[in-house]
Amino acid sequence: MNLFEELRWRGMIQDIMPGTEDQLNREMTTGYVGFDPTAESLHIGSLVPILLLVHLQRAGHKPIALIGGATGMVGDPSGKSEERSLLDEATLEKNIRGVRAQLEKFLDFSPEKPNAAELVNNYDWFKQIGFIEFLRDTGKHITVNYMMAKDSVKNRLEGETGISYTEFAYQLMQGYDFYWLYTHKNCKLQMGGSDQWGNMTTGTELIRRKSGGQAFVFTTPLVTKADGGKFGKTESGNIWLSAEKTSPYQFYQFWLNASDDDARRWIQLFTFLDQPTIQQLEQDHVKDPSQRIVQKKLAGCLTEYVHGAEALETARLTTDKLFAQQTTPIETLSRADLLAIEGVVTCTADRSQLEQGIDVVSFLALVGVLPSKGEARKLVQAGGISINRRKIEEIDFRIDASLLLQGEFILIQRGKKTYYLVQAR
RNA sequence: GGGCAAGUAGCCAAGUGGCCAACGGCAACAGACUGUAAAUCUGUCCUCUUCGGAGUUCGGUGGUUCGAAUCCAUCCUUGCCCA
Repeated sequence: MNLFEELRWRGMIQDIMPGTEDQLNREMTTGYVGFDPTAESLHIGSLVPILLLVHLQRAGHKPIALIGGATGMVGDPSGKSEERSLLDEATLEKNIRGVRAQLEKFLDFSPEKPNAAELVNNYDWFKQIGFIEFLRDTGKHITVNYMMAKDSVKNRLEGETGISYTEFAYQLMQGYDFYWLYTHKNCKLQMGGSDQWGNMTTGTELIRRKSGGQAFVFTTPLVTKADGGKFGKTESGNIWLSAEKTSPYQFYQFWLNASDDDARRWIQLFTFLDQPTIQQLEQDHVKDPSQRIVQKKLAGCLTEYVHGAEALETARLTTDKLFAQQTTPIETLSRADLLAIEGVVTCTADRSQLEQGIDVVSFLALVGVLPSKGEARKLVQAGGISINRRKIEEIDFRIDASLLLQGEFILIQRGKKTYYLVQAR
């Protein structure tokens, strides 16, 4: 199976410029994907572009990951209904370092390989270009008419927020990136999410007009959820690739919680499992859906890929403790077990207060599980709070020292999946 | 600089003197049902609350009025048109 057949069945191709496949079949081709340093970590939305580079490299081509140090200072209007706020330089600097470190984990940079990956920062070439120079050498080649026809621009022109000149010019910068990589690195391919199509074709246009060369692009569909919700978001926010921002346990849980429909599509998209293996998994899944075989495989593969085998092991153990053994008495968990539970918010409570006893509502607010007594009361009334795995039914339930596990902890559940471990001090 | 239009809760969006903490939708949170799914149904959804209420909101400020998201003045922001 060649690269495109592979990407096609995985559902990674949305639009493709004619001739792209021929180019990749003809010779070792250098291709790039751009990453915006909008945060100090990438989140799982960037996983697909990363995987594109990995697939490219596996197929023997040369991947370049571009960090938008310069473009990040301007802001891409694509998919945004409002003007973006600009990042200050210190933040940007920090973000670039974080993103760089993450990308290095996924690609093979070994210099002895002919198709070793490369990492570039577009600030390195933009910093020496003056405004006048840019207008004369680049702006001259692209008409405003052409730029305005792009959906990202058109939507904003027709909308009521308008678009600043800065964001309007963004596509020229991205186009110039491609041109620069084309001339300096012989890079003939750009990949990205489907929202980038307009920006990407500005690049091929610029290459054609400025140097008469031909370059290619293709895009991947945006990752969606079957229920129409945003991909990669949970109640606690984005799912990040960095273990500091999203613990491996939470990361594992995110994939494990995928709906059947999503899991099926995502396992093709995000793992390297081959077609027969995935078909087999799906068949097994249908036999006994409650085992959630596809979800487990998906979560397992990805957690291992992103965080490593050890972190996966821990995440699985935690999952077992919190979910699989729901029926085993909480008292059997050891002190070490409780402390090892990962992805659980820990907080402390005053021991003397516990010895006196306190009502649940005040306790929840005091300890910080909920921001106020009013909210605590509402949730308890709605049946959303369990303590030591026992659902609290009475609003005036009293918390005292007798509830302490191992003499020092109380395990609180908010809803089904959010855990808090309160330690008495 | 001139003319016109708009600014309401996380988002979209109704409301044009009291019945307004403000219709409705989306998102979100919790419950039931389940498989830690999906779909469906129910509750919550400005803040605090001893659940009786209390307090602060409708771009900002000042005013009219017993009473304003609603009327007036002024300023700010945005869009469109003209110069």
